[in-house]
Amino acid sequence: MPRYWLFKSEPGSYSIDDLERDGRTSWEGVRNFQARNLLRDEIAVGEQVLFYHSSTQPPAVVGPAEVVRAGYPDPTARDPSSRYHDPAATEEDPRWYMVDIAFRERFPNPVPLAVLKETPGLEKMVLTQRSRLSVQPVRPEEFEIVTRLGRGG
DNA sequence: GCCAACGTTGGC
DNA sequence: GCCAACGTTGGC
Repeated sequence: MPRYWLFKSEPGSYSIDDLERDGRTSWEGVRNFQARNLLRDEIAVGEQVLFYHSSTQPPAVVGPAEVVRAGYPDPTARDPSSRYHDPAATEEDPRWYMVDIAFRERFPNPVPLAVLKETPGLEKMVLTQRSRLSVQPVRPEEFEIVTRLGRGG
C-alpha cells in the first residue's frame, strides 16, 4: 500500500520551478530526527509527495512529485563547505539521509495553507497540527482532496 | 519583524 | 534522565 508524503521547502531555497527545470533532485539538508527517520526507513520509490512552499506569501501546496530513489546517506552532512554540514556525521554513521524525487505536475491552482485549514476532510493534516515537521506523512484521502483542489476542481 | 511552537543541547 | 535555556521554523 503506497503512502503519501508532504515535503516543505522555501521557494527561495528550492522551488517547484527548480524541480521542473531539474526534472529530479536529491532532497538534501533535512536535519530533524523525526523527518530523517521517515526519509531513511519509510519513504519508498513510487510514492507520491506534495511539494509545499513555506515562508512565502501565501504558503501553499504547489504540485505533486514522485519518489524515484529511497533513503540513502546525505553527503552534504559530511561536507565541511556545505551549509548542511554536521561534524557528528561519519562514514559509519551518516546520521542524515535523503531521497530523490522527480517533478510530476505543477498545480494550475496552488492550494494555500488557509484553504487547507478550512477544507472538510483535511482537519487532521499533520501540516496544520505539527506544522514545523519538514517531511511528513499525508493520508491517501488527504492527498486526493489536495490534488483535486490543486487541479482546479 | 514578531512571536508561538517546539526540537535540541547541556548542566546537574 | 530531567528540564531550563537556547535556537530555529514558519505563519502572520
